[in-house]
Formats: sequence, structure tokens, C-alpha cells
Amino acid sequence: MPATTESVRRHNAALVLSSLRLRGPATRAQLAERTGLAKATVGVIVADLDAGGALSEEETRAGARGRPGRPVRLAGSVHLSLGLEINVDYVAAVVLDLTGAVVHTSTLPVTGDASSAQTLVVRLAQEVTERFPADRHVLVGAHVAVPGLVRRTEREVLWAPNLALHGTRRLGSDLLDAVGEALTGRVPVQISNDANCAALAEAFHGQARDVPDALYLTGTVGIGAGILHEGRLFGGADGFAGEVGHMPVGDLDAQCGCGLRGCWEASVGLHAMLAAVGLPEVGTPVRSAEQVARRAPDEPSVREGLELVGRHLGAGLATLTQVLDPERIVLGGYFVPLGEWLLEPARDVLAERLAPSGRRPPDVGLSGLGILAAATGAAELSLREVFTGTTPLPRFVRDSGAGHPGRRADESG
Amino acid sequence: MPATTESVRRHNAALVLSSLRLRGPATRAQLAERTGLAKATVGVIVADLDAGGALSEEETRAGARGRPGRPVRLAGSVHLSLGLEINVDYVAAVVLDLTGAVVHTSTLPVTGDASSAQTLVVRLAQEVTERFPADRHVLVGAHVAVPGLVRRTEREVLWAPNLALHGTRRLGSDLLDAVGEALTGRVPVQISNDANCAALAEAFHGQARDVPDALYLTGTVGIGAGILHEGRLFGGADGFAGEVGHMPVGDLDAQCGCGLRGCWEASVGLHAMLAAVGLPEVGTPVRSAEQVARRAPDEPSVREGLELVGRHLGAGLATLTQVLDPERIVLGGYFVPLGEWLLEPARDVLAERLAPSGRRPPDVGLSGLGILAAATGAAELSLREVFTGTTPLPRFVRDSGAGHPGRRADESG
DNA sequence: GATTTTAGTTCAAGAGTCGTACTTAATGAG
DNA sequence: CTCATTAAGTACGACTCTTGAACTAAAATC
Repeated sequence: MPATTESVRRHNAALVLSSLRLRGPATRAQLAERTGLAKATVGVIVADLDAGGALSEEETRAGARGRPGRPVRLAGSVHLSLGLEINVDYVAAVVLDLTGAVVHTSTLPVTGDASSAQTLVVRLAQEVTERFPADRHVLVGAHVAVPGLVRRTEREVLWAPNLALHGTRRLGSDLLDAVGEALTGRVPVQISNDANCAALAEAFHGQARDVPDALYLTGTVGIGAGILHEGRLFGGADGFAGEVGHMPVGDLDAQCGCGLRGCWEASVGLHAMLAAVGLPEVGTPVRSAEQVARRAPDEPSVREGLELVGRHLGAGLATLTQVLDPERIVLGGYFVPLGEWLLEPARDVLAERLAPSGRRPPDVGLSGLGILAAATGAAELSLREVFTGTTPLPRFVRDSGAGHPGRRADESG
Repeated sequence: MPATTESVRRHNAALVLSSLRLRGPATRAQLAERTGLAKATVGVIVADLDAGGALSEEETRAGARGRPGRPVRLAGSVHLSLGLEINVDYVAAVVLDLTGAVVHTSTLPVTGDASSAQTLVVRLAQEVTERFPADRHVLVGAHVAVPGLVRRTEREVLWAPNLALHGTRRLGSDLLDAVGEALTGRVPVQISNDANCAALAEAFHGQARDVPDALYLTGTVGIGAGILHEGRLFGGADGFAGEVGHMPVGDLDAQCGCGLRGCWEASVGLHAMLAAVGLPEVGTPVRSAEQVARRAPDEPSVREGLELVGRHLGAGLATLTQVLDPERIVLGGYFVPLGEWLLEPARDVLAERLAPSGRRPPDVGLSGLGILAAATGAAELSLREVFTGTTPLPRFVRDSGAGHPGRRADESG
């Protein structure tokens, strides 16, 4: 908690790094301009990061007056961030480099029980260890996304009903220990909520832009929201925040599966949508929605039903926007295949309801990440720590002949 | 944005200050223990703060083995923080000292139009200037709470319909310039949303003390919410979060003053409540509510109207709870005098709507801070900046005979 | 080929924290 | 009463970090 001169360096180095990520390659002079740091300072920081393997220098490009600068860019392929997801029916792994580019993905279906999911996620971690050996790469962090309540220490899972593990209290430690072992202790492993991860991935990986205040809305049978505020999960007092499916919004007479009337879910959940268009459920929510999307061009009644659902969707988004004021809203789940028909009425209602206050409505867009969303967000979490200066970027020292190749640079510990 | 060694000092000094506020007086050795700083560092920081007039040394208390320490405490009465509120029917001022103690309060009713409210709030500021002259006190900050949308820059009011000022775009600058002048430029003045301020006041001085996740709902002509998450204000992307008055909740056909239908405000705002009970507006919102409260015991139709408003209130609280999951909800404004009739139906609906998810409903209670809530929170806002290290604590140099007594210590500029 | 212009580095100064050694002021044992 | 013990607070040198000014480097322009 106390600050030292080293925290200053970490902060300013993070400033340089995130400027490079958000605004692209730049010369030292440009970086000084962008960050507000003195030229001399930028010189030292860049030299430092370069020695650590985080940067690569581009060709010096002349053309203008004066001495041409040597632009530096974030080095891909040296510093990597690992994100894993363990879920009910699949596990996934995503590896990102410092620029946020996806350098590796892998998914496996879970067929057996929940403990086999744990085995599979460990296998994915081993795969990553082998594919990115420590003598050529350095991991900046690893996060595991879990569909359950995660305590702030990020080491303990409180509640994971859908994983149906008996020892949920111990799930955190056991899982993390196993994954950590698979990574041969190269980096500490943390655990996070999957909705938070998905929100993070969608919010600033979809458009490659950093959006600290965003809302991720997933539509399946139920409706759930991941709320990002200043880049962090908004959990509420008990971690139940974002359970927006049962807000009284939309058709207030609609009967909800929970027993109440007027829940938002009863107007925009999968079953409400299918009832509105008069089509049956087939397979997964996304498959059902794809079937509806195929019918929509030819059948006016389907389009009318979707328009109604879209307007109810917009009403709920307006409510959420008034309360949370996000900069961007990303729709996932079954909303994605139906975006063409849902987005316009939803945006109309949203704009309509925000108009009197003169507020700019948030962007509303569709998720493009599919099954990799949570794992991508998990990987992004570790990157964030580097780009915000929470964690120093680990140095990668090229092994100059002697010494163990797999040893991490840790002379500073 | 760049960090320097001075930001380190600011941060660590804030660490010492907030330790003193939150955990009480302490010796330098205890402060070192509490904050994690080195003894030597604490010594320098305490000497610095002491020279600036922020601390006072207590009697050295012996009793244990070893050299006894000299505990220091936050000095009252030197550093002060000013909070002002400008509202439709009243203006208020609160002055807090560094410890958070209230050292001055003042309110005035607004009888004329909105521009006279501005005049009155300036008068309150002048009163404070005279009562706390610059040769004996130093202002750490001043905030004005306004019932309207305030952009994050805290200098611009986007929308303040109920103040009915024509030049709302300029309200921010004009008001702040006038108040700044009344304070003879002793401190920069900032502007904030009134519900946010009231929420902060509840968190430090009222019903939500020690509750990190709470919601404050103020009812006047409009409805506004202040959201506390992990003890901090939740602002949203632009600082507009909590503008819940125009959520589509309650009677969806009700015509709202903003031009839309179905706004929550049109079901539970002051005018909606008065229409529901069939009584006229008299004086201020609180006075109107008091009049209604006097009639309620004898007139069943009034009770019925209040019951309906209470149920609409509960529906909105349910929505907010689903989204935010607060541990406690505090109602202010005109809700306070009518608590006896509104709370029960509101709690009923809230419990009803939360039952299926098995969630424990949040406590719903009434604010006890009354008319001073927002002003108190506004004053608290400036204190927060000091205690978080956002702003350095201004130094107060005792005038040693020569020089202008009213001059601020600004040798560091 | 000299001049101008811009990029990047070197250097000394200034501000911070920290650990160690030292001084100070109390208690307690003999 | 004297002296050891214990803990609080301070002085000081070592170290880290940023910064502005001076300086060097490399291109275009005249």
C-alpha cells in the first residue's frame, strides 16, 4: 500500500506500455508527448522495457525535417498472458501477446463429470507450457474463469452451482494448485468470475479499445449481465449484482418461469422470443436463434415478433443505462444471430428514452467472441494488471549461453 | 497523469491522514506499523503535516516500558471543507473539519425563482468566508451539490430541469464563478450531483455507516440515486450513473414532465404522490409531504394513494436491487415524513419480487440527515480527495507577524 | 557544404523512501 | 540511587526516480 519511487517507475512504464497498445507504435519523442513525461524519462523507460524484451524497434523512417526517430512497438511473442475457462460443457484456453493479439486458442468439450473438466483444463495449461517454453517466452499472468461467485481474494470460489462440485470451498485452491503445477510455477494463477471475464473481453477486445465502463448482456433462457466499472467487476454486496433477468421491465403481464409476472426475462428471454415468433426450441439457444434468423426474411410475423422483443430489450437497456451509465453495451448469447432484427428496435427505444436528458446513448453491439469470450477476458485480466501498473512487467533475459534456460529473471526479488 | 516522487509523498501522506481519521490518534511508531511505511518516513511526513497545521500533538502518555510515544491527532478547526447545496426550495451549507466533525451549518429557504437560489447560495458562501477567515483557517475544497446531471469534469451541468434555469449549459460555470468569488478565490469550487453527495453523507454520517454497498434514493420533484460500491461512489462512464428517475418503471402510462411516459418519477415523484392522494402542493416537497402525513390517519383515500405510490416505489427498488445488490437502501427527501405509510408497501413489493431468486432483500430505511444531507456529502467530497491523495493537503502557515494575513501558503506553486 | 531542425542521450540537481545507527526517555532490577 | 533494558523518534547515507539543460546525432534544406 505505501508508495515508493519504484511504484513511480511502474506507473510510468505502464503509461508508456498502454500508450503503445492503445495508440500504436511511436518514437521516444512522440511517447514523451503522449504521456506527458520528460524525454529523458521516456528514454530510460524504453531502454528498460527493451532490455526486458517487451519492445522491438522499427526501421527508422526518414522523410520529414530533422533527425528521424526510431519508432518502437510492443514486441509480440515474448510476453504472453494465459486465460483459461472451466465451464459445464467445455473448457477453453486463450494466449494473448502484449499487443492483445491472440496467439493460441484451444477448446475441449467436457463429456464426463465436473472433476473431469478440471483434468481437462489442466491439460490445456500443460499444452500451453509445452508450446511456449520458458526459454523463449515469459508469462505475465494466468487467470481461470469460473461460472460462480469468486471472492475478492481471487483464490476462493464461494458458489459454483453449475459445476456441481461438492467441495466448492476448496475448488479455488485445488484448481489453482493444479493449474500452477501444469505451468511449472512460471507465474501465479488467479481465479475470476466468467461473466466479468466475458464482459472484459467483449468490451475492449471486440473493438480493440479500452472501455472501462461497459455492460455485457448474455441472452439464453435467462438474462445475465456483467458490469464493468473502471475495469473492475461490480459485484454488489453479495456478488449478486447483474442478475437483471427478473427486473420488472417489458410486458408487465408476462408470466415468468420464476412465478412472478413482468420479469424482463419473460419478455426477452429465449422462450419469450420463441413464443413471440411462434417457433419451437431446437438444441442450444444459439441454434434456436439461428433457425429463427433463417425464417425472418420471409415471414413478416416472425419479424414482427422480433421487433417486439427488440423494443422490450431496448426498454431494459434504457433502465440499465440510467442506473449504470455504461459507455458500451455488448449483447451475447442468442442475441447474436438475431442482431440484424433486434438491434434496430432496441436502439430506437434506448435513444427515445434517453433523449430528454440529452445523454448520448451507449454503443450497443454484438459479441463476436463466442465460446472463447471468457478465456479471452481472463487472459486480458493479466494484461490489464501490466497496463495499469498494478504488476511490473516481468523481464525476459535472453539466455546468453550459460545458465538454466528455464529460469525466470528474478534478481529483483 | 505521469507520476513523480511528489505523487509518492502525496500518496503516503494521505495514507497517514486516513489512518488517523479511520483508526484514531497514534504515535509515529504506530502509524509506521499501520501504514507499512518506514519509521523514518512517517517521521518526515508527520513533521510536514504538522508544519502545515493539519496535526496536533497530544500529551505524551507513559505507562509502558520504553520511551513513551507522542500521539498525534488530526487538528480540528484549521483545515476546513465546505459543502453547499442549491435546490429548488432551499439552499444549505455545511462546514466539516479534517476529522469529519460538523463545525458549521446554515440553510435558507428559496422563495423566489431559481436565479434567487443562486444568489442565496452565494450568500451562504460569503457567510462562511467571514466566519472562517483565511488568517485562521484554510479551505481544502468546496463542492456544490446540484439536482441535475453533472459531467465528470465537475464544471458543467448538463441538465437541471427542476431548477428551471434557461441557461443550464452555463449554470455550472456561472454558479461556480459566483461561489468562487464569494470565497475570495481561496479554493477551487467543484460541482456534483446531489444524490451522490447525499449517499456519501449517509456513508460517513448517517444510516449507511459501515455499509460498503448501499443505495441512497432522494425523492423530491425528481428522483435520484446515489450508488455506493465498496465504500466509493459509483459514477459510471460520464458520471451520470444513478439518474434513475426516468427508468421505465411503475405506471407505464403516466405522463412525465420530461415528455416521456412511464418514467418512475411520474409514479413516485412528488407531483405523482400528490395527485395520488388528491392534495395540493404547499411550499417545499418536505412541507407538502408533512401535510399529507397529517391527513393520512383520518382519510382512507390518502392512505390508499400512498399505498399505491409505495408499491411503485417498491417496484423500482426491486429493479435497482437486481442490478446493484445493495446491502442497505436509504430513502431521503419527501419520503422521510411519509415513511410510515410508504415503507411497508415498498418493502412488500421488494420482498415479493426478490423471493424467487432466494435473495435476502436489502434493508430499507429513512435518512436522518434531513435537509443537510447533500451539503454534508458535498463537504465530504473535498475531504475524500485529501484522504485518497488525489489532492495535496494545503499548508497553513501561521502568520508570524508580517505579511498579509489572508494570503494562502503557495510557495510550492 | 553550411544551416536548420528534430531525436535521443548525458548529467547534475532535486525529491522520496529506507535501513542502520544513534539519541532520548521512560520502566524496572539491584 | 544507579544502571540496564526497552521502545520512540531522528540523523544520515545509499538508492531510486524524474527532470531540465546541455549536448550529440542524423536527416532535410538552402
